[in-house]
Amino acid sequence: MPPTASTAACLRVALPVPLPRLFDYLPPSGETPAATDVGRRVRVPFGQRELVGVVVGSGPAEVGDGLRQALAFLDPQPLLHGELLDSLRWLGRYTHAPLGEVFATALPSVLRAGEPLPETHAWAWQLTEAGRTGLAGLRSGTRPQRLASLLGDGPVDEDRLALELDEWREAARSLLKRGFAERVAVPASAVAPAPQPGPVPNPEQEEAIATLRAASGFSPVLLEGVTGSGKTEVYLHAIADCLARGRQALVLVPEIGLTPQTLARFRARLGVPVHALHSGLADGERARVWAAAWRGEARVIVGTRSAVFTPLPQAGLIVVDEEHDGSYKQQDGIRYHARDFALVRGKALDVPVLLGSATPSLETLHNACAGRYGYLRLRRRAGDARPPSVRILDVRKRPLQAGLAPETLQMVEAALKDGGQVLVFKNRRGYAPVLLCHDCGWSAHCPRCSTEVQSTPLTVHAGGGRLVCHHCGHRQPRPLACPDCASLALQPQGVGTERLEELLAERFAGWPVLRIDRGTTARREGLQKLLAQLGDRPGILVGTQILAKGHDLPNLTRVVVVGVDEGLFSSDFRGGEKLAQLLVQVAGRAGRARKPGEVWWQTHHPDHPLLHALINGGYESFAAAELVQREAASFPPYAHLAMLRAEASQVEAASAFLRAARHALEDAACAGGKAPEVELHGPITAPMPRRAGHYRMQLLVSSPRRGALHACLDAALPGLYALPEARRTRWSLDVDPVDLY
DNA sequence: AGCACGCCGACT
DNA sequence: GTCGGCGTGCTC
Repeated sequence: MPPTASTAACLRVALPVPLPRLFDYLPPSGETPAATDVGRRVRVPFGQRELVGVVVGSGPAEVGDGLRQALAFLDPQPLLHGELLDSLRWLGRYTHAPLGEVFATALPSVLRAGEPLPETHAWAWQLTEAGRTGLAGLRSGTRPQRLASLLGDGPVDEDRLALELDEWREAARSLLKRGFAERVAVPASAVAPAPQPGPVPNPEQEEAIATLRAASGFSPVLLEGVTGSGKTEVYLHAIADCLARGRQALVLVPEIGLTPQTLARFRARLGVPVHALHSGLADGERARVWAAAWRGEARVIVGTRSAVFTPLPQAGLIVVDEEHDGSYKQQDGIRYHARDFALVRGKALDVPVLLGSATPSLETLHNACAGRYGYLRLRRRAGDARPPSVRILDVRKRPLQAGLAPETLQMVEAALKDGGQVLVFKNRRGYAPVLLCHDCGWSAHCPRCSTEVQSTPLTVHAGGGRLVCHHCGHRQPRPLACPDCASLALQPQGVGTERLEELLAERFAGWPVLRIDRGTTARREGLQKLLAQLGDRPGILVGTQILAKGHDLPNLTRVVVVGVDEGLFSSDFRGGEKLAQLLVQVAGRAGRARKPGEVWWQTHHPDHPLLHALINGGYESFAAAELVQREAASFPPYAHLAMLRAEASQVEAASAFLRAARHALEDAACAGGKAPEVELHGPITAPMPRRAGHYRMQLLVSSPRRGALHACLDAALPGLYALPEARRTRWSLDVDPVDLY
């Protein structure tokens, strides 16, 4: 039956607003709603402003009178369709987030703002007529001449030029100025560097490659391989196979794993352009890569967390490198987990998903052991590299200098004299984590993150001259005298990377000491440059997390972990897992070449079971023990969690909201008269009760059955938006929280 | 989230 | 006398 005036057909639109519903609009003038509109962006009036939304359906209007008209379609055909649209709908249901916000998170900002899907072409250089004739006149051996001869056989794209010739841009500019060469647009897919052969895979790698080659359709596979065992080689073969079948490959890497070296290696080996997607990219560039993937032109996309939203019309493979890495979980807005969403997409796309790690998350390990995932292992290090030996150094009763035992300092000295490099690892930035008054006990705390009951200390920075809060960024000059008793006996307590650097630089004056943390290397390239400067010369690296992975340091022979104890007694249920992963990853830095590596863990708890499990049985043995504990305590992967958080300038506002939420969730859990399968813990004050001036509370929802948890959330959540208490608090739901903070 | 409307304090 | 504080309400 054709639509009549009384039941005017309208567009159902998802808008980027935190409201749990869709909005109906009359179609733009001259348009009739059709099923084929689903996935097209529309510009619509919304209150006093205009928004860009995505059509998710059409039908008779549910709102009687106040229906407004959409202004215009922004896409000639659906931008979101097929598998990606289905998967994003799933993500909306799973995270219990408004669909419009999910779309806004998935789309590059340029597209979110309503710009048309950008043109996608690569740039190439070619000789002009003048260049062809003038070629002979160029002085041979110079860069412009070498570039000109490269271009002799026709246009060459910029990716390939970067591989073939250092400083090619300068040479190109010089040719351009003389009118010898010009820059031309070519289709991205036309660009094809010649693939280079890699090393011959060892038998373990060969077996993994063969297994993946045999996989068809959706098959999740855990590739567990110690550092240096050549996981990347396996990825490269799997991607090459995928390309040979004419399919696209998506590779996810952690934030700090996407180095120019990684990209260069992929580019050199695969023989197709490799598109990078990361936070350092300009908005326009990000949108272009997205568009190239959307059109099927981009064949290999390597990117960080948000690259999981790349459209893959001809998908063949998804790789998640370092799948255990915490940076895959988005911690604000739509709190998705890129690894988990990659699995959902892999299933919908019916392609293999390869999860790689030296230290798999317990969730993934659990799934692999239960037979739900394929399980491939690489136990041997490439070449003749030996695994590092690990030693526990009991520092009880030892005189410590900047947290370092005398034995440690001797070891550092010996390693340096032996021509090796040493990594001193401490997961604490700054000079000292606390500034204490020795006379009255006062200590500096953050005015915006402390309460009467709980104080958050300020970290001493800049050689001891400044105080910084690591939670909210608050900074102030270090006081000269104690504000409470006016004493001048203010002492930095504890050890951070700056203090370690100070001590080591003084003690080992003849050797370079490089501090590497978020303070010294703001930019991605900064780290590369620093490490390049050091080269293979003997020296000391002092650093945090950043140094735990990536970056081959062939001459690194010794690793000292200074702050083991801080991780041993974490209140978070994932604390042990994170520490074990960190210790194994950091140890992996040592001894990657011929020289054997040695790792020292300084601790006051030399008998701690976690350390012994790691030393005696490796990560595998630790994981087995930890899984037993998780099961006993009903924590993931044996239970499913959702965390409801509330933040407000008044404690009472946050607490009132969560009490009301608890009632709503209790009602939802008991609906149907069955025994509730959902447990509620809280509301309680968050482990960090105040942050940046806001009081924080939380309510944990858990269930042994995922279905029961989601049914309860589904039933209760719409009501939470409507709660009067919701107005005076900022609240959020985090399904599968990675930590309970 | 934004944006408007609405009712109470220190300022050109 | 106004500018502006943020409480409350609404967005097809």
